[in-house]
Amino acid sequence: MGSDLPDLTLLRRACAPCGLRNFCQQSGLPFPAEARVAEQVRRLPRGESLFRAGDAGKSLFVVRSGALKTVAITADGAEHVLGFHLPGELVGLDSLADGRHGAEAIALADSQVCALPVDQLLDRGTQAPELGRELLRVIGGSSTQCLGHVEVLMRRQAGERIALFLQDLLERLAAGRELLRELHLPMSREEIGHYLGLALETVSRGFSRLQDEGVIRVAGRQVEILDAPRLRQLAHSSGPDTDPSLKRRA
Amino acid sequence: MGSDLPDLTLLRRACAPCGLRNFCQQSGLPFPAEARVAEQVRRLPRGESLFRAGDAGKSLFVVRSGALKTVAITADGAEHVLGFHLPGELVGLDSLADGRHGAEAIALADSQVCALPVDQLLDRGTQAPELGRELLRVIGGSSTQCLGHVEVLMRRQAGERIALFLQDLLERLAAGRELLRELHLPMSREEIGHYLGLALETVSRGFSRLQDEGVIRVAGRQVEILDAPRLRQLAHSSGPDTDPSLKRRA
DNA sequence: CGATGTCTTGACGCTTCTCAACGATCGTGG
DNA sequence: CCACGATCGTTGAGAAGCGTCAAGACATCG
Repeated sequence: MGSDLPDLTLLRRACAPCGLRNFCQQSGLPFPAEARVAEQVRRLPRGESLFRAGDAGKSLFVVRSGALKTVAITADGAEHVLGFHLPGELVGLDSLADGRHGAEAIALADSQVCALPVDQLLDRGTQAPELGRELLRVIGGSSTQCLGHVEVLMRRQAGERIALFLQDLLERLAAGRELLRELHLPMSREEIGHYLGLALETVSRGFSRLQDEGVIRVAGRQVEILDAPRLRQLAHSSGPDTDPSLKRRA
Repeated sequence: MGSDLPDLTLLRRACAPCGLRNFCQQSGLPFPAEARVAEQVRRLPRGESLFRAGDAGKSLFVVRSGALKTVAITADGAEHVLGFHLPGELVGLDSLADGRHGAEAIALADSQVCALPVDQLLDRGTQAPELGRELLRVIGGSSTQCLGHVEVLMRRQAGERIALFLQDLLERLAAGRELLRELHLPMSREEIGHYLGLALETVSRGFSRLQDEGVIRVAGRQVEILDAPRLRQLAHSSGPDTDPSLKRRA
């Protein structure tokens, strides 16, 4: 494998900003320091499935680059988008309960993922208590993310859901650093709608409305943030207070 | 503590049907076989909090009897019910990510919970690999439950959400055994509404409608299941097919 | 017995879903 | 190179569902 060397430098660059780097380092599995890293990395062209519903789930996956969605098909054939997964985030926890995936994971763009075999994680966790704690922390974080989804869905007004969706995306892409002023959405309006529980037309109208109000500038999937504080306000407070004349709760 | 003996027999009865019994046995912590069990059990009168948002979370909790709800207060003062927790189910995973609870857990009825200190769980997990796997399984299951909540919220029609809510409650109360024909809801219409993302009046109307259609008989919080197959159908297929003349998908 | 909390039911208005047409972009093939 | 179709996004009009406001029934508790 003479091509390992370029891969390693590539991976080192890719791991540096990864939110799960410490996790991977401690797990000792797919970090560049180890020679057999390349085996753990999987390339996923746009549209391809990482796993399907019903598949046996022996690994967790870390998104290294690109973006994925997890979808569940309901009995009546409707598609539910359960989550979007950005670089540095975990995919595949839905198989922890019974060893089988309950959803399908599909690449929204050309992506790379690291596979973390659960068995090896557990073995390492038995040897190193810190990894066990880190594992809990990471899994708990993913659970928290699911709760974030619930919070979005509980929002009544479509505009609030969309603002919260955008804000959440920005914060996750920033991963602690400064928020981006511009981003390219890896998913379609329909997929956003299936994630937010809205019709795709409503999503489109919501974006247009945010643009009319001068909060963002939108051209298809390209979104520019014009008024970040306002977006933050729309996302976290509840909607219809257009004026800064709100002052509830003592 | 001379009153330990009656407690132990009580606990043994309570643990027998518990879905987490194997988990607790392997963890070796709050199972009747140990003498100091009583310390791990906490009585919670109706309306009392098990923990509040912001509290440090050092334990997971197993519901032994009664019922809890976990709620989050949003920035605008609205109450979101994140989940209901029935006997044999886990509460408190929301603190795994950062060690602090993101929500408040409140007893809907007089309840008993077992505390499982995370530190001790991890220590035991380090010694016994099976426990580590079991821990992952249980946590994964709770994550799956959150996804179930998402599935409910994605349902457009109020009637579908309510049917799915009832069916889910029945299945969880049954815990693998035969479904009950009658149940007493531990939560109010308003709490159901805050869980389903509906107004309390809509919840009330939904129950009335199910009664008009002969699916259930409802008197306040007392619910009798008259047509279980129909309820199952309403919950899993999408709503408006009143006739059994549906046959989609090849 | 009155007060309070909970549940039910009605009427009305608004948000959003549905159906529909149109424009833009991109990849394909002539 | 351009025409063509397909996919995606936008926008409009109408209808249906749900939230809101309001009133009343019922049970519990002081």
